[in-house]
Amino acid sequence: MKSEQIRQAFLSFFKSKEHQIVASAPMVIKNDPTLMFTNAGMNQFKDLFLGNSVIKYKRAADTQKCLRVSGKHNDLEEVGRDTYHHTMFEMLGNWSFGDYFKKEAIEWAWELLTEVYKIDKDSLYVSVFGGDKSDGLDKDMEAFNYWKEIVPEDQLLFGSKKDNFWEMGDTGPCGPCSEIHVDIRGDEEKKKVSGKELVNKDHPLVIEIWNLVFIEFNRNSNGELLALPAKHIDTGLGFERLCMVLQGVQSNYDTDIFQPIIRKIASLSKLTYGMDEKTDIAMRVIADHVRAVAFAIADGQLPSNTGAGYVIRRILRRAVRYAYTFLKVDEPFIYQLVKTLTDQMGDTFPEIKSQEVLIRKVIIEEEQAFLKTLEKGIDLFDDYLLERSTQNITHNANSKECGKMSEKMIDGYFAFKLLDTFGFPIDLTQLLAQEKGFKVDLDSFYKELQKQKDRSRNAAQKDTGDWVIENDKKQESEFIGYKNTTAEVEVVKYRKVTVKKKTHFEVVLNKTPFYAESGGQIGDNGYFIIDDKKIKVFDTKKDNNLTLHLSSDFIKPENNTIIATVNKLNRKLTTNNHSTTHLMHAALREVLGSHVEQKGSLVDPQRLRFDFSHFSKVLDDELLNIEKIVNAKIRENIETEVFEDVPLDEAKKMGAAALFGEKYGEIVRLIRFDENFSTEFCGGTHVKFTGQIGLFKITSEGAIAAGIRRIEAITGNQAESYYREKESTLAEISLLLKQPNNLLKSVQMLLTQNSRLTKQLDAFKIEKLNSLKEELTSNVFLRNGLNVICKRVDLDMGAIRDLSFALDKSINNLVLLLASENNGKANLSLLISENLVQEKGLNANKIIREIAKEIKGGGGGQLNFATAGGSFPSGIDAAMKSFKKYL
RNA sequence: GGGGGUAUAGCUUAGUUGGUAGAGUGUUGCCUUUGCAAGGCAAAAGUCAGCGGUUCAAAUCCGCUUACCUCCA
Repeated sequence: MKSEQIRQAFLSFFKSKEHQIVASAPMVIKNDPTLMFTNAGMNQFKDLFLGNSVIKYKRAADTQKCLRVSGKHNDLEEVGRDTYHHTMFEMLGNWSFGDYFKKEAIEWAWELLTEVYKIDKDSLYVSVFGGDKSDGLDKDMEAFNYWKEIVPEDQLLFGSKKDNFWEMGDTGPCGPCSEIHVDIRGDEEKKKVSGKELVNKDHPLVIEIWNLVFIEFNRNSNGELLALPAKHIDTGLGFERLCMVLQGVQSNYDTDIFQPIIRKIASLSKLTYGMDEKTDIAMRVIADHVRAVAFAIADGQLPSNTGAGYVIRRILRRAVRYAYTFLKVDEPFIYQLVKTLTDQMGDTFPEIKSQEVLIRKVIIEEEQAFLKTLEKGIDLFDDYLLERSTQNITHNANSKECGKMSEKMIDGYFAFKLLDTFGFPIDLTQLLAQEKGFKVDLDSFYKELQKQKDRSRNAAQKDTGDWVIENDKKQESEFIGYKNTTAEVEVVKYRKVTVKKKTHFEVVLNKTPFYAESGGQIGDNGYFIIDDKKIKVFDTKKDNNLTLHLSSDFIKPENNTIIATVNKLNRKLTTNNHSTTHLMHAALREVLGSHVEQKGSLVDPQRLRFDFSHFSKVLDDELLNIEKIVNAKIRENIETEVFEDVPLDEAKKMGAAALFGEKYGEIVRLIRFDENFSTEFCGGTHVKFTGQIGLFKITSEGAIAAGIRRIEAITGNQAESYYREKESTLAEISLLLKQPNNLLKSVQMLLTQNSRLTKQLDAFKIEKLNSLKEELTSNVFLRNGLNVICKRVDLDMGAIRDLSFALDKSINNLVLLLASENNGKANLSLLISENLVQEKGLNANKIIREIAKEIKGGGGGQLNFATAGGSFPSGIDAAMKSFKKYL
């Protein structure tokens, strides 16, 4: 069975059991502060389990792209070493939201595996939750009894809380689960040891493939379990592992999902897969990682140096490092795998096909950058060893008992520094060390790493209180802000949150005029009126479909109703900028081409920022053109058409382009400005007529990553004042130049004149310095065989220094004291020819300190050249007089 | 969000306890060569990221800002 058929069979099976087939959500998560990436199939249904959203269908099934690289589930370091861990994988899942429960979930899972996929019943094992005393939970006999009906009892086993009780996080929905494991060892192996004994023992051929979770509890912040009003089913069937089983191979990487990529890697590196353990691991790592990175980029997450983008960068770098170390590839080549990937998966996941060029470009750029870092790190490492060896030589000279052990040990602190500062991974440091016969002191390395982790954790500490429920009827707050900016509303719940000793409240309302940050548009601010008290709302955010109003304070209202009012001016400016973003997006596609895709946007009251895919600088005349089009559309005063509740399919027919990396529900909202110009999916707020925007001006254009450009622009009043400022600057310049007829020509003349004068001035300066030099030379007087100059000059300290060293070259046996006055302060500078310092023991440093007393100051320097400064310029003559005493 | 690091000539970079900012490469000019490749000599090229402080004196020490790199969350 081919992988595509396997995927399809799963979806068809559950469709026949009346499940709604839904699309995979993006891997990169927005609107959930607790999670960066989709790490399980259930993520996109989280708000259904939490009760934050209304349930639209009771049964669903899907295949979900997942990424496990950070947080609680982190498989990154395991990838490649074995044959079944991945960063990115597909999770097939079926779901029940308060509908069927354990019985059906168990029976269908068994039916699919044994009758559709025809897996040998004898090689399957099932684990059931074995109870936990601390939570007061008994064995899951309900599940056990259902399983007993269809599976021989000696293939059933009870598991611990760790393996068989699933929790979403520290708090939230949870419940017991049953895992289905499969034993794909050969018959001989099976005879020796029963598969049952190898379940959950990290055996590569006795593996979990399907986890059936029976969600029936909610864990609160005290750690208590409360029964949920509705029970849910949440299952996850690992697609890659399933393919391995059904294709009769013993490694996920031997399935038709990975083989084409591995073959490509082998041909590019001129090595063969399966010949050597180390190169095999490297090829698996690269094959896995290129998938993860390509899909992340397609979902709109570019590699960067913070947050989710940083995780993506790290994955890619891990691949580069394995290629560099084990495949001996020292130039970019991973980008060449993208084509293989898109050829193979482009049909199921169109997003990677349509963004192929961008993905390649981003990857090659990252590869180049990291190869440079690697080179630098290796240099540093070599320097360190060099230093170590010279230190050891001197050490040994002093003490012959210097231990050999410590000689061959690399300081863990240095290894940490390499990682921390230059991104040099520890295993690579170890590898380099090994080559030179050294070992890395891992204990002290991990100690340093732990210190850093503690620091970060303390800084990120957030103390979230339990919700105070005021009104349990409704959780999902309706947004009424398209029409209203103020409303009387009911409080649903609120809680107190403390971050870094600062406290604020998060308030959920039954309906709200406040727009929560999403789609690039920032959250509204404003205020609440609670029992005649005004309380500031400083931001509005989304958290799993809940709208959180962040307020500086909160008091429980008498009758549970409050008045919520949005800051109208800010909202209006933001709205103008948001509508303009749509106009600009359309104009960009018109001017640059349809390859322009939105990669991010930020809309606030001050400006709009728009990132999009495009592969070269946007030329000045193109920018001008875009400005012209947008301004024309503004002046057309187009009436905005808003289509609420449009079914997704119909929306696409209407010509609206969906953004990859955004999750849309079945019903969407469309915003249209002129049906032949701009139609976009959008939940944001928009103007009624484009004329309201007034004026549009691009303020900057630049690159933010390979293949991604950013344009920033302003509108309305901001744009007006921009032009006004330019105008007044011009007027002032014109005034300064006495209102010439041709301003440009006057400035050009000024510039040529200026450069001519500067050249002349330079010449004069040199001349002056030369004549000063001559004058000083003629002022030399002989005293005790010394050529002495003692003179007051009108120069700054830098010039005096240059002059002194110039004279030093032309006059022998020179003792030169120069004095000057700058900004009311006295300065002295003394130069003595090097030979005099040697032969006569003269000391400029000593002398200058003495004579500086006359100008009420101090000084110092070297033996041959010293300077002094003081606050008493009138003492200069006295200083010069006192100087002569030292000769 | 919290650490660590880097910023010096067009490019790559050295710069010791604070004391005259240097090299390689590229550029320009001259020389050598029939010509090319190349070689020799010379010159130009620096707001030492920005701002502030300490000091007689700051590329160097301290503080802040910006940009980039990097680790942790």
